[in-house]
Amino acid sequence: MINITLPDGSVKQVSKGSNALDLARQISEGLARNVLAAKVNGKVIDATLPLYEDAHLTLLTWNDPEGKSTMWHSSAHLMAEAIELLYPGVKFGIGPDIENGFYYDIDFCDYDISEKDFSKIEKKILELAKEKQTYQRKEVSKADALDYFSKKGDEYKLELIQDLEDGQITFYKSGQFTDLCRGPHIPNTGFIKAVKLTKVAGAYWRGDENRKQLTRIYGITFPKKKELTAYLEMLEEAKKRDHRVLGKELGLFTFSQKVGLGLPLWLPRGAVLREQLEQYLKRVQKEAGYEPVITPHIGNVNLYKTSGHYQKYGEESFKPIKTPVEGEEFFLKPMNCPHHCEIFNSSPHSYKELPIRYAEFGTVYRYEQSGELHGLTRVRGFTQDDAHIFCTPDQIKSEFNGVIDIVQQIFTAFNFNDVIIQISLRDPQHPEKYIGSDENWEKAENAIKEVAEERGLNAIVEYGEAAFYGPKMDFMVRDAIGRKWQLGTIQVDYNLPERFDLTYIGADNEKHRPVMIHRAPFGSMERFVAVLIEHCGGNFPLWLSPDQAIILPISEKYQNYAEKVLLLLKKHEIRTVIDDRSEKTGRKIRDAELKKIPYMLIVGEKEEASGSVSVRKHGEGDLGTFSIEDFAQKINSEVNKLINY
RNA sequence: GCCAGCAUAGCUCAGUUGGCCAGAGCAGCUGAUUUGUAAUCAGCCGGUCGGGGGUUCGAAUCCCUCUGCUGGCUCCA
Repeated sequence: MINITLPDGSVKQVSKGSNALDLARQISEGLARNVLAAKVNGKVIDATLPLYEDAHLTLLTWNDPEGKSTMWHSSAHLMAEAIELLYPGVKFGIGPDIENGFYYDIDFCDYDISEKDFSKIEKKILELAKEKQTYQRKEVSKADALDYFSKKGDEYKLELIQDLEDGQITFYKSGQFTDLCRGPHIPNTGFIKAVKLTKVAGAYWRGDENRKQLTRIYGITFPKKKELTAYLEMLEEAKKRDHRVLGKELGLFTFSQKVGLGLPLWLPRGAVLREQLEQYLKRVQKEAGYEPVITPHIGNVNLYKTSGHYQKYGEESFKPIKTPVEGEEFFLKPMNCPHHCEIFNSSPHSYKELPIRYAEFGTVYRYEQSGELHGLTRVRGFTQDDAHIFCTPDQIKSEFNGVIDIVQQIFTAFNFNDVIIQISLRDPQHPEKYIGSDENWEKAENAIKEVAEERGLNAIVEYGEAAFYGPKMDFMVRDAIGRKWQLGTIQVDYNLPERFDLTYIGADNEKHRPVMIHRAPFGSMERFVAVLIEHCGGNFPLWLSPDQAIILPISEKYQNYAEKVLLLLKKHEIRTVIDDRSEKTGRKIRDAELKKIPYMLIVGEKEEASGSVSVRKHGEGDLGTFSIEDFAQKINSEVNKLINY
């Protein structure tokens, strides 16, 4: 007998050679029916793999992330089996599970594949799933593995096997499909009750654009049909919230072929929204000791030679523009830091002045490949809520703290309650990849780690993800329907101060090198607005809404009164409009609801007589009658509460 | 840039296998209506069917090409 310790600390005894499934049956048949895999001593394995020693064991079901991954990975195999049956002779690359489902990269040789073929493949998958095929694990020697796939004529698998160590190679066979695979897998295909192939895309073999492009088919599976339905509903919801759709509907921004790819045009209502964001951040930054600076949209090529960006990115940038007479070259600025360095350099600095914080809503231009452009989240011209902090190495920690304060304040203000923080540090194996002294790196990395710890931030630490010039902290948020977005970033930089020969005079009367911190809490205005639109589904918080209130006169007779109300509300800086069309009230309300205007003010005979407005809140309904003054107070206090001064 | 799909009025979409002056709803304009918490009625305007080339007696429809959009891949200061 062996002792198996479960997560709750209880110990079960099972006979040697039993597997996780046997153990589950000991607990309950119902549990056993749901076990997808098992985690043994921290490693996920097949639930059917025999156990020979005492171990800590967790049974994994659909409710565990690892259970889902296992199921999806097994689904990739099942899809491959279905495809092989339907299209004999195709060759397989890799087929992993991903965050939402799985994919398989397949060389379809002479077959043409498009989304039209999905339903056929889905049908086949479900058919095979019903057979409850088991996934049989088999250890094979490298020679046998090579032999199998050379007979099959699958050069991709052969290439993968070449890189593997003999003795560590396993095959999994389900139904008629055998695949090179390290596992683990679900007990049998019967768990897969619903499948949806989601997209087809080209993907280079091993991500290398010089190699053959395979066809990647994405899919997702579920243990219950109902879950697939819910997933499809979520996708529908995401579609409705798509910032490109809402941006058009709400008149926020547009694109023009004539202006150019990836160059957003902000419409008046979008500009109001963006201006609110900028004003808000400017106020927060002013309080935090930032000084605004303004720099031009272009910079001499020498600026980027000094910064090093020319060498690194010159080829992938918009080509430089030239002065007509001298032939001097200028780049559209791809970032603001070099300009800010020169501002710092424009006068000598004492240690007493540090930290110096230059902030600018700087518009930058980057050449993105045409296929990469996407709404406002991926553009060629965008405005960063940029700032650069010049400080001493000892000040890094407190500056980091200050920036995190701002970031958190912002996330709270916008109701992003689920924030994921990633700290990116050096790869300890390859110190040569980074510039700057070990001592400085350690100081900065420790500062970041300490700050995270002291603040109790739930941060993921990733080694080897740092930029070559310094460690960084990135902020991701989860939106209202669970999608992850990368927003703000804080980066420590030892490189640019060196390249621009930035100095300050220390207390010892000697020159010292300052450290630079790049930071952008929103990331870019474009991206942030896009994420915000999708997060709130276009129902902006009152303080950001382009129109905060709309006055709906019952008929033309109350037009004068409506204008009087408008004037009063404008005096209170409430963004208000009037719907003076000759329409019925129901129609005006409907249109205002569709435009997602937070407050509708209905005015007719009663209201005019008593100097009041009848208030209807977007999405909620009638709130009753308020005097104009009371309504203005209500709005303003609501706005103040939302921005949380 | 690469793979796949798509492109019909400002927007959302019809337009069977190529065949009369290319349709609808919404929006817009004009008029009537003067309206009380999610769509008042009528009329009008609006399109070289993304651009170019080809096949055909005849092309929105078939072929080629370019442009743009969508979903991926690759890259991202």
